[in-house]
Formats: sequence, C-alpha cells, structure tokens
Amino acid sequence: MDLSANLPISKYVTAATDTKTAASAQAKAAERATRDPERTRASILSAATQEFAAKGLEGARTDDIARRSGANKRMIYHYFGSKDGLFQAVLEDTYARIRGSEADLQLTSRDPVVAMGQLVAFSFDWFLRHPEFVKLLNEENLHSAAHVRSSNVARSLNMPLVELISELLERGAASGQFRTGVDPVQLYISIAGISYFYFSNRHTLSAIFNRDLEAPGALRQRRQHVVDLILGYLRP
Amino acid sequence: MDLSANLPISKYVTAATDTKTAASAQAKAAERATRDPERTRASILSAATQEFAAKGLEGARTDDIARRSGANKRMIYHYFGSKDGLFQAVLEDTYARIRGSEADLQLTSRDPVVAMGQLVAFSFDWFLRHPEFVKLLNEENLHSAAHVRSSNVARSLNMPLVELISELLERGAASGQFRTGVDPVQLYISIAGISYFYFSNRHTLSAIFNRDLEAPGALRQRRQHVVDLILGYLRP
DNA sequence: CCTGTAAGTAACTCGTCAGTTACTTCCTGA
DNA sequence: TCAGGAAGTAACTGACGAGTTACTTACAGG
Repeated sequence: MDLSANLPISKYVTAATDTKTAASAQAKAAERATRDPERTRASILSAATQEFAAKGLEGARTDDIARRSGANKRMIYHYFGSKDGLFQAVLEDTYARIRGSEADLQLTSRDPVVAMGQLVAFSFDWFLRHPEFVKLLNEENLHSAAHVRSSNVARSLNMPLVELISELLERGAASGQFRTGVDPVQLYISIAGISYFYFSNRHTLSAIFNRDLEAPGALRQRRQHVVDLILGYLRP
Repeated sequence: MDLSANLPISKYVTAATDTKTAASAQAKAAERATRDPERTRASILSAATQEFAAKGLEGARTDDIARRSGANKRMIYHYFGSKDGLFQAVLEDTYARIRGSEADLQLTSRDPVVAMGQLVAFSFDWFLRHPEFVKLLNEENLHSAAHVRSSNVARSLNMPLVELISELLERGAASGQFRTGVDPVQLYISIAGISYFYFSNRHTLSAIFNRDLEAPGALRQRRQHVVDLILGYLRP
C-alpha cells in the first residue's frame, strides 16, 4: 500500500528533497526558509513601513501589507495584535533605526562653528534621505502622538542630538565664537524645523511657489541656507 | 371625510403659522430659515472644517459632518459633489480666511528690524491661533497637495508675506541693518517652518522632552526664540 | 395660481476592510 | 517518537461608510 497517496504534498518541496535529511534541512532553511518567525515579522514590518508612509494610518490596507510582505494577513494579528499595534511597531522600529544612523554623524572638527555647521547639514540630509520618517511622524502627530505616548521604546529616545548641541553651545560660548544664553532645546527644535518643514510641506510649497523644491539646485540652496541661518544667529 | 389624515404634517410648522401669510413667511425665514442655501452650505463647510481638522480626510465621517451641520448627508453631495470636493472646499475656504486675516498684520514701524520682528511674531501667533489650519495643511501634504494642486483659489494665494519680506530685506540691506544676499523665499520658508514645526509636531516633541509645549511660559519662550533667531541671522 | 426646479429628507445599497475562524503544516523538547 | 504548541493558510463575517435613490416640500417667474 502506498501511503504517500494520503499524505499532503508539501508546498515547500525543493530540488534538494532527495538529499540527506540534515543537509537538506539546512539547505532549505538557507534558501527558502519555510518557517522563519524572525524573517516573517521583519518582512511584515518592512512592508507596513512602506504602506503606512505612503498612505497613512487609515489609508493603508492590512490586506496590501500582507500581500506586499509575502505573509498572510493572519500573521499581522499573530505578531502585532492589531493594525494600531503594527503602526506602533513601525514607529518604534523607525525610531530605533534613527538611533543607529546617528552614528553616521562623525563631526570631523573640534571647532564648534564647523561642527555645528556639520550638525545642521547632517540633519537636513537626514530628512532628505528618510522621507518615510517625515511622513510617519506627520501621521503620528495628526493622531496626537497616541502611539508614541504608549511606547516605551520611542519615548526613551531622548535625542542625543540635544546633548551634542548643548556641548557645542558651551564650548562655542566659552571660546567667544557663539552668543551666550541659547536654550539647546529651542535651538534643536529650530534646527529640526527649518529642514523638516521644507520636506513635510514641500507639496503645498511647490504648488504655491511654482518651483520644484526637490530639484538638485533647490536642495543645495536650501541646505546652504539652513546652515547660514543657524550659524548667522549664533554669532556673538 | 377628513382629508388632513392623508396630508403629511409639515416639519416646519411654527407658532407663527396662523398669522398672515406674508408676515409669517418673513418671520419664519428670519427665525428658522426653512430654506437657506447659503446658510446650509456655510454650516456644512464649518462642520466639515472641524471634522477634517480633528480626524483627517479619511478619519472624518460624512455622516458626522451632516449631523454636526444640522443638514442632511444628501446636501453634502448636492453642494460639494464628493467627500474630496468637500475637503477641497474646506481648504479653499480656510486659505481665503487667511488672506483676510493678513490684514491683521499692521506693522507699526517703518524700521526694518522692528517690522521684521513683528512679522515673525505675527506668524508665530497666527499658527498658535489657527491650529485647524496646521492640521489641514499637514493632511493635505500627506496627500501630496492633490486638492491644492487642482484648486485655482488656493494656488492663486501667492503669499503676499513674501512680498513684504522682500521689501523689508531690501530696505534693511540698504540702511546697513541687514546682511545682503538673502533669498526672500528661503527666509519665508524658515520663518514659517520654525513656528509651524513647533505646533505641528508638538505632540511628539512633548512626549520626547516631557514638557508641555503649550503652557503659557513655553509659548512665550518660543515666541522670543523665533524672533531672536531670525533677527540674529539677519544682522550684517 | 400653478408649474418646474431647487432644497431637503430618510432609507437604502453595495463595496470595502479590520479582524476571525477553522483548518493544516512544521518544529521542539520531553 | 509523538504531543502540543507555534507558524501558516484561505475563506469568511459583520460592521461601517461613501455615495444613491425615490421621494417630499418650498419657492420664484410666467
């Protein structure tokens, strides 16, 4: 009697099926990853980041996220509980990636003026290269930061940039290169704001001024302006 | 036979029903306004502005808007065609109201430095007093300015503030009070950005810094900072 | 004064979408 | 070696919400 007639045929059969068990299992895992919670979770998160950034919290569709990630919709609920839970996870993951990329900021000079200029330009470039972050943050603020508020991960990110700004302000003031009495938090908000606003509102600004804010020339000009603005203000 | 049993009872009967026709019609119009296209349109627009500002384009519900306005949902489609059409009308109406309120900006001095300080403070106060504008603009940018783009009304609003900034920059540079070579559009974007960002992102900023950005003291401090920042930069 | 059109109403339709169910397949550790 | 739980699938459900229909009521011009 041929029992194989009663056995469901695996959807994951590969060319390696006939080889030795251990080797084939390993090969399969490496190549197709039949069961890989880490990978599934990560691919859902990645798909969700794109969908939420593109269409917002209510605009994004769980079916689309599932399809895009290659996983099943059930898995979203398995790993993240709800659509809101998924959105929160996306925010946390994105915040965590910022933290990582802050290592990218290597101030090449001890001089406070040069270093501050690099910091301002870095922050401009950062928003330029991470449009999805700008969108997600906008979306979150439209929802009164409900997800960030209930997230320990996101709240714990206390912006090391503020520390850095604070230190530069002190050194610059001591050396007579910067004015005194500048609140680092206010300055941080201004540095972020002049770049963030340019990107977050680029569509309406483009429509009003009838120029393409994303053209290379426009970007170069804006980058120069934000650096000049902050350094000009900081002169004693 | 009593025919009144077959006649639908008017929902608009008032205490004045028994008085003379002409007089009662006038009284009714004044008091209850049975048929008033202008008023209906306006009340839908007003309700929609609040709902869209509070919940965003997809978050807002046409049923809620209808209920809130006192009109019927059918009337939304009668006057505005679609939910998107209504959103566009809300944007146009809001832009139009800005234009009107720009008359509020009465620069009390001919001195470019003083006048520029007033302009920056005015722009801060304006965002502070019109949170619904900040929300609607955010929402619109999240949708790539699709509604503004297809609206002649909104596009025509070419920001007279830029003209004003331009004029102040010229006078200030001529008198030696301002630096030269400042692009008025860049400066306009920066002036708007440092205030707008503070309000649009106040929820996440509050969560991160654990302070209430809307407390009177915080607002006063921020207002002072944005003025100092711009005037500090503009020094020659 | 009466008729055509605009203003207004309530109840519906019909697609969509978050979340669930009922099931199968795989893997681990006792 | 097998039991039980975790990973995964597909089809379903039930609510909700944008837009429509079929109707009634008001009013202005001939």
